Amino acid sequence: MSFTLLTTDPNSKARRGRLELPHGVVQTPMFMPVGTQGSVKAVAPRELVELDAQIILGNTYHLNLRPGMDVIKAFGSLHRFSNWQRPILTDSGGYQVFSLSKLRKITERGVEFRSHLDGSKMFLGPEESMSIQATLGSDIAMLFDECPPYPCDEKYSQKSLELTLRWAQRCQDWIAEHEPKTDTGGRQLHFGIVQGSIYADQREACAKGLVAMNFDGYAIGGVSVGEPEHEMFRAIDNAEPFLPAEKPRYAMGLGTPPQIVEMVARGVDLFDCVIPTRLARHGTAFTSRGTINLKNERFKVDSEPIEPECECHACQGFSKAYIRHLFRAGEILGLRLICLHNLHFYLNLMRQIRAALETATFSTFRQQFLDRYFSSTPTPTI
RNA sequence: GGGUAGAUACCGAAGUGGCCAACCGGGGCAGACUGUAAAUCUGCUGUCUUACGACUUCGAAGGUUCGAAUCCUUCUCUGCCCA
Repeated sequence: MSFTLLTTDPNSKARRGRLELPHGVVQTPMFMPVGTQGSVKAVAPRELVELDAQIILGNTYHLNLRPGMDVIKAFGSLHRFSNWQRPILTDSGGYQVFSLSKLRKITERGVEFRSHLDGSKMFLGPEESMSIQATLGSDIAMLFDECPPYPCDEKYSQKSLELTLRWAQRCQDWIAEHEPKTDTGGRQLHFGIVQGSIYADQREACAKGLVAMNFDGYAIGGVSVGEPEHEMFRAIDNAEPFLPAEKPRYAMGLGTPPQIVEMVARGVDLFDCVIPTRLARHGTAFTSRGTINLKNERFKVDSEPIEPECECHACQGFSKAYIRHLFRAGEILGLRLICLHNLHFYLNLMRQIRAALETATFSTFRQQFLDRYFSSTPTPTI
């Protein structure tokens, strides 16, 4: 199991790599569809394979709540339970510290959650999170962190990052003792998460602290929590120089297509984001010229597919007008078609990025992609 | 023909003298969404106006009243019951 840097871009920090995991190889830069509850919402594993999704996410907090680890243990792994044979990355529950902030209490030992389902108590600390992720048998487990909100004052961010570092050490101790394996017998990889909000010195300190513990990869967290885009890029810029080149870097929860292109240029290898699937379920499709809301009246009799040159299933004969009709009628096929389209858009974007890196044309691609995406009507809102 | 219940905005449906341009659903229109409490949420939805505000509305026409969707009279239409 290893990460191989294949090529680097001469004009940016972009990297083309290859990540070998117990359940298969991930070509980087790569986008990872989010399957929080053991399912990429509305999309079947076979469809994900057809889209060439090489790795998907699962979530510690949500899967521990339901179905629960007794069920996963009965099946042996999340892979076997969900009928997904390719790699899985599990998030530690750290993001729920942010997103469910009204339902939890943080202490040195960990985080006490009140279940969003029935109000019952659930405790998640570094050891619990690592243990659950070991049970899930993910290829990559994320360390348990505190994801602070935006804005976050300097003092709180500093305290938070120190807690995240102490938790990282406890995660590592747990890993050293238990040596978690996946259902293939391969070693589970572990990624540390750099916090530090918008503070450059804190990002540096956190990155250095984690690198000293020598994890398999490093993520930049505490982004996509409501901060303006320039702060998001700054967070990457502030952390990236202190991450080892020979390990994969992962920008957590990001981003829009232009943001992904920009972050690849800043040296990031892995991405995940709910945007393509969530927006799809809400009627918004990605195109090379920005997003369009298929529920809009202007598509009432539009006989064209979402994107004529697109090769996804939804663009083979389904008109925008028909998909609009499906949404208005509450037919789930509409949302499924856009899910397939949006995931194809994202994964195809990553393919194009990788191809550009292989042919040393990334900077041209970057410029052309952004120009086109922001070029015309409709104005992209995201 | 007799009796009875009703007629409110695109639809359904509250309101039964001033707090009503009129609750609430649905529909319609638009927006938001970034390690998913999200097939969700928010706003608008008589006309004019960016707004303040002005104007015209509650089957029709008259009337009572300082004031009417709300009370009275007549008419029109609809449901139900009886002949």
